[in-house]
Amino acid sequence: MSGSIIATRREVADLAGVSEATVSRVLNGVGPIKEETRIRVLDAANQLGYVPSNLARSFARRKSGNIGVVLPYIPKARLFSSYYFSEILSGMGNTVREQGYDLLVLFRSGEETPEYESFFRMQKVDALVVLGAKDEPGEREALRKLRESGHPFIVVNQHFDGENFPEVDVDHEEGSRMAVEHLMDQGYRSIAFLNGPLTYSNSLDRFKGFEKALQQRGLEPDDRLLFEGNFGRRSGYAIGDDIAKRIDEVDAVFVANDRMAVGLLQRLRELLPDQERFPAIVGYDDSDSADICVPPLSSVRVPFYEMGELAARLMLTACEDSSNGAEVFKEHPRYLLQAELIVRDSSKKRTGG
Amino acid sequence: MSGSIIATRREVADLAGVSEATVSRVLNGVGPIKEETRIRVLDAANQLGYVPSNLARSFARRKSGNIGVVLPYIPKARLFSSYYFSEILSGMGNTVREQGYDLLVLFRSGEETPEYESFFRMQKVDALVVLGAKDEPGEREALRKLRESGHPFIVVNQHFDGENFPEVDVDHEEGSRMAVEHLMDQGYRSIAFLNGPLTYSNSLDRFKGFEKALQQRGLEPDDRLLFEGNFGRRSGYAIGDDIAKRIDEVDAVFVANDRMAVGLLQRLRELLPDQERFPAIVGYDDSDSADICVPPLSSVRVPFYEMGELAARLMLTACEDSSNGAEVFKEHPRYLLQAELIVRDSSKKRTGG
DNA sequence: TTGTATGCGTTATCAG
DNA sequence: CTGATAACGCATACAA
Repeated sequence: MSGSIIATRREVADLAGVSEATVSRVLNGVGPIKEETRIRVLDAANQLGYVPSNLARSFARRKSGNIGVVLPYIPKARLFSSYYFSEILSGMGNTVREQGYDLLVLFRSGEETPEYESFFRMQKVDALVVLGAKDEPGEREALRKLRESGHPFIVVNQHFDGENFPEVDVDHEEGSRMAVEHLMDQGYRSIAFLNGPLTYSNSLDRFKGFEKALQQRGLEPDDRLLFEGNFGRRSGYAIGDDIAKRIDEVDAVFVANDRMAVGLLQRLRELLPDQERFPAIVGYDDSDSADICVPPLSSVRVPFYEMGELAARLMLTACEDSSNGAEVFKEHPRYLLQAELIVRDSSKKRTGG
Repeated sequence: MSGSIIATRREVADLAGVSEATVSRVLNGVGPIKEETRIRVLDAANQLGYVPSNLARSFARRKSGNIGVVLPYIPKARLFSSYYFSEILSGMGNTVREQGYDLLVLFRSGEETPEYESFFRMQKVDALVVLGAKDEPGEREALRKLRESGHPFIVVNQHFDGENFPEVDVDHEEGSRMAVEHLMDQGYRSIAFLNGPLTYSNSLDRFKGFEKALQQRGLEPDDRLLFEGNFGRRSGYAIGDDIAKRIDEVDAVFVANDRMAVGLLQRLRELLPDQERFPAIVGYDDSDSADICVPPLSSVRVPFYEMGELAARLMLTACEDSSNGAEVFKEHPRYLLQAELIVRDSSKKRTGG
């Protein structure tokens, strides 16, 4: 009945026989309130179907109540690893909702050089989570400015060396080391590495892990077995040609993400029907495709969902500290989560002599 | 230099030698303004690095500037078809950004019965896009209330029979019909159907298309060849057992989404190493996994990205019509996009005699 | 414990 | 074309 008519706070106050300020206090649970009036106000509000305007509240408090999420610009939407973002967004969404915050998603446009502070100036967000950033001059500069502005923000899954930005990252070096060590445990020695673009710190981390694993056994990376793709399946497919050429020197391949690994696998299967020569493969991300493909792909699982949770939680606490949000990060600017190796058939020891 | 200090509109006005009202006019491009003062104001604003508060503006205009996106509650994040949401979100995001709007993502909580109107009452959003809705009493009720409230909203990829909700949907009946017709063109006659839960209108549509294709050739669905999964890969895998049992009666299987198709494929490969018996398969969604799996999976491509674009565009125009936003939908409540069949090896005619 | 009064940063109305 | 000025709906310091 009364649900559809819009109720004002004035009406609630009148019906409850109190002032608007008291209504406000009750609804926000601040200040000491006599239980009786509290109930009276609540009743009135309920009866009138009163819903406070979040917008007005935000305005008065000068807090948007939003956590911003910056997503990278993706010309062809299909290109990006949707798994990655879905998981992180889910983690963030579930976390912020518990605290009454919302997620405002901000798609980068392709052209413009990144600029983050205005999201705060416009008061669209109280904190910012930056996803899919690359190590490029414009990005570093934008993030530096953002940090100087003192607003709470965090970079996810990307490390900017020497900047000390607040970051939630994964120990990709260790993840990679484990992967390669596993390959060596299986008896493989000539291990090729198909990496991603070096604008992602991930890629460098993975290389370090790769190198470390080799060195632990007294080996060194062989430049001729190092390849670089762009994380897309097609690039893995294309590099399959190169690897096939050197197949005599290659025991196994460690690939920086599953999508490239899948492409590589496809191409190698076309080129090397001879099972005996087929190299072992370990991918990265443990995405859905890992156990879809044939043979099932060993892969390094990355806790994307948990990264989202953590990033969100950090930003929330930064928002609560009404003081300087950035304070929180002064001590522990970098949070590191652990990856985990999932072993499947693609990297098992060859049975034949 | 001056970038970091927060500039107020007052200062801009002073520097430009005009009133605050004029600053506002210039920045909003409203009313007639002498070109000279316009430039003077713009200069001043630029020089001071003044950024108007979107929050205050929204408050004054009583428009949040946000398009809300309701996402379904997913207990285990990994379960949901991330491809689906990523594409739709990308489509929406790119569209709304062009108009200066933002996307506010609203994760459903598992418990609560859905309630949408309060997002408007709280003035968090100006329009709402509902994703992943199921045909359940609570959902219908919530959407009915929302419509009665007169706020602009749209349901994506789900049809509520008899309600006339504004919807952006795909012609899944035709998509399915094409898929099954294709199978028959290839010479298959005993076609099993692995469908999804019937709480999704999609599933019903697909069944209709399945039935229609058969009837065009004078056939009728065989109840014993109808199966239902939950869209997850595991359910496809499990139903592989059932289908293998009746493999003598099954030529081909039409599967309601790729993930189940992939699961089915895996299980059948385990159970039926005998290539001769292996049924043809057509999946649905044309997700990445379709051409990863072995054999590459024929599938019905669904224009998710375009659905997001369209839904967003509709909501934007509804928001612009400052009158009653819902007016827009009075005439064309349902928008239907077309699916497309992508043929790959999994459904090709058997070469053997 | 509660009421009063003021401010939040814009937009928009109404004179001039 | 431009300048005052009143909302906008709520939070909060200050009074009572």
